[in-house]
Amino acid sequence: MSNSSDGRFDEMDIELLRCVESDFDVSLDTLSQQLDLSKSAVHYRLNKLKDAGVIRSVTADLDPLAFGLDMVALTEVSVTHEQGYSDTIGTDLAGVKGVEQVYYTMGDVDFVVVSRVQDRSQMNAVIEEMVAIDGVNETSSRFVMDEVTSGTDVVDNLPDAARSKLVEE
Amino acid sequence: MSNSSDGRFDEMDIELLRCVESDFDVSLDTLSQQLDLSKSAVHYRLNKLKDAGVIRSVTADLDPLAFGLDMVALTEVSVTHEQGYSDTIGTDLAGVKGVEQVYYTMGDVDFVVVSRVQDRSQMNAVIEEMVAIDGVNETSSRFVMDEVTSGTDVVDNLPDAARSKLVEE
DNA sequence: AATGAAATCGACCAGCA
DNA sequence: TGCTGGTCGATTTCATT
Repeated sequence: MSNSSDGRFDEMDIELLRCVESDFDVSLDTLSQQLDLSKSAVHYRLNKLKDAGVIRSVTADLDPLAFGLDMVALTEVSVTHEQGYSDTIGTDLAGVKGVEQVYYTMGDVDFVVVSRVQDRSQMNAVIEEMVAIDGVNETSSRFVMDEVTSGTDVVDNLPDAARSKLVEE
Repeated sequence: MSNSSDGRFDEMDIELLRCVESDFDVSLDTLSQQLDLSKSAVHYRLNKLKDAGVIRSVTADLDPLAFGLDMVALTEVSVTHEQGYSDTIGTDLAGVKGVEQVYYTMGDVDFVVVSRVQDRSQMNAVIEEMVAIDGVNETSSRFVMDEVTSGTDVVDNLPDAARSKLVEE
């Protein structure tokens, strides 16, 4: 319904998206100056990109450290291989408070879970809750010493080959 | 300078943050109605939270699928254990276009890298670029079949214990 | 820390290339 | 379809409590 890998953009769209992806708190004036486009045109394009689902939402980026969430762990979760379970286990894992992201992978280990909490006791609680999920077999966790979040910014992070595939010539 | 794990919030702050974290595209009217607070007060609190660095930025959430970025991989990277290198290797890995996130962990494997691209050839390019980084020893990649992003939303995702530590009684 | 009034900015409409 | 210009309503700012 919203998927569109073949949705084409022009250079202006890409530039606009790059701007608002890193900071939506700029005024239309600023954008129209940077892009050499009228305010109305910028507004028009933004609305189109929202309607198309390219811009999913506008959100406040909160600093986890401001909440004391400075402990991150990666947990590898293997499950008992009974068909159909995997789908629900994934959402169950994601439903655990403190779990940030769940990757379902091919390989020996079935899930990789990223969780972020304040201290060890909370981390223990998270892991215990994961183990308690029906179908979860074994878990193995590693603490994250440091993380480099290069890019939640999709546009800035596009490989060159990807970028050229998107812009109409 | 901006870190503050002991910065305290009240219930109103938490509620406000929960709202704007999931959607900043709401009007002040809506917020002030939901929170039973005057528009100006909402605005005042938002500014305070921005200045305090709790709200790091306001950004447009783009859908990677709209750019054809539907291939995700987790790559475990082990490095030659020479002191000091690790820091720069992390940022080098994060600098590779297509790499979304880098976790530096304790354990046999030193880094876990999340990358997102359009197709296999781009994935190959990403991995080759990682291998070429000075100090990188070995890599092992797994494709992600599915991902459940439960919470980039920090507030919604707080463990109960974490929440009670933040709100002043 | 919260309020209300004044200046500023963004959203929408009708028309045009 | 993509853009322009102008109007109205909303938001930001500031002086005041």
